[in-house]
Amino acid sequence: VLSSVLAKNTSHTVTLQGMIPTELQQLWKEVTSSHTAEEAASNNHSSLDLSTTCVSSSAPSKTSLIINPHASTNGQLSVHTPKRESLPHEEHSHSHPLYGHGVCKWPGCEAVCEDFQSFLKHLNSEHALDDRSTAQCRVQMQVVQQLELQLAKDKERLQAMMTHLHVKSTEPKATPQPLNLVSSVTLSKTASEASPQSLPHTPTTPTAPITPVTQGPSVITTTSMHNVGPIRRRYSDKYNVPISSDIAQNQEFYKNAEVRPPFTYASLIRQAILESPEKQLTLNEIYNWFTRMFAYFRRNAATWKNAVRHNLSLHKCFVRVENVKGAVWTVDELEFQKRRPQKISGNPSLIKNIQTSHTYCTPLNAALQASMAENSIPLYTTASMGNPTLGNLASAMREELNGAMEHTNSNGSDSSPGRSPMQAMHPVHVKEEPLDPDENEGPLSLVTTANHSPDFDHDRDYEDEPVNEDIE
DNA sequence: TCTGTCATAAACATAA
DNA sequence: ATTATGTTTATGACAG
Repeated sequence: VLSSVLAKNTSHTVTLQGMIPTELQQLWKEVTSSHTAEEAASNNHSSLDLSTTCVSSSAPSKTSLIINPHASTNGQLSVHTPKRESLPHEEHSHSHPLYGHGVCKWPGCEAVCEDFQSFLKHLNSEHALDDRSTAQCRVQMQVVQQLELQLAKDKERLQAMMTHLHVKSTEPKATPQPLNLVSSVTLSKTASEASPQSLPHTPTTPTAPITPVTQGPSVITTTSMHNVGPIRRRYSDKYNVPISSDIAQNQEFYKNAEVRPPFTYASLIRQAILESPEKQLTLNEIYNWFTRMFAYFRRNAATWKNAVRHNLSLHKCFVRVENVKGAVWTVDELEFQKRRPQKISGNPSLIKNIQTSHTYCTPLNAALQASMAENSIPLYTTASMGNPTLGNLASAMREELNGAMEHTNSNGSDSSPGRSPMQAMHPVHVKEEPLDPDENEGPLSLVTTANHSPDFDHDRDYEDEPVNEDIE
């Protein structure tokens, strides 16, 4: 089917349903070994677009793949056939979307490949069509879909703003009807119409958007909706991996999404100090770094500032140095490293949970859902993340997924240094914390269509001071 | 169960 | 008197 679609280069949308992974694998092999598909892909620049939106928890046999050869023009996820990429005579033989700077760019992989050939070898061996790759692919699809949804929403918002301000749009594409937006927004609908079985609300089908990924004991429950506070699980220092990479990688995400960074105060303070040119900061500069880098720390100022001071005093690794202008804080790296290392071991709940592919996405979904719930966003209909956040969310999600996979493959004993902390998955611990939906109305709000639930009207003790005072 | 880590809250001191 | 900064203690949650 895939071959014929590609060969004809039609705009057919073909839905493959009821396929179990082995069947998929077989099909994949057939396609990738097909000259027809290969040539079609090469000549017509079409590609396989596997569009699905949900990782089914218990029913991999319900996997649906929507194949749209034209989808690549819509900016949607394109999955190139390995065979095609492996053709040495192709003009693009040495450029591959998944290969660059000598590194495999498969989400969360980053394996070093000396040359293109070794990359191909690596690609075929490490990222063959199996449950893991399939799950990763699904996650990527979800990410792309959410991005598209968010883009559509933001463009709409921009248009509304411009309309409101009576500003003529200088960018024609700012109108909310670009092709890619329409197509992306209606993607699920299209898929649904094309295949009633893939209706998002169908429990056993994987077409639902990003949030309802889990089945059964879903992260989103009536009670958990009230537990959407910060994810307190920390990992950066536990796995002895630098948080700088994560922060850098997800900088825009943290800047805009009021999601608690999964790092300890100590780690964050250290990062702030180390990022400074002279490796020293005043307390106030540390404050500023927190508010600048993390939307989360633009509220509850009294609380977290107290925590920062507390940490500075408590930990020996933070050294106060008297300065001409006052006092600055520095980091004693030795002391910092001295802290009792905590390494991950086989997490029973994790190991138990990752037996089905849907759980590969669960922890990050928790974060995502937390953010969504925090904004009272209907989980199914919209993405709640801020404009630039989902790209970083995507990488976080990928890494989370890969972390889970890593545990699957290594029996949870692997915590190799250098990996992005997100790759080391761990259970998410969500703590109940007063939430105020009104906070979301701030200048950095991520909400476009929030429906504030009275359930979220809790304390407002964090409004004890202007939250944006330090924002640059 | 014990222990260490962490977040949070709060009391208190000191200097500007 | 107020505020910012810094120290210390207490408590509870959590994980190993």
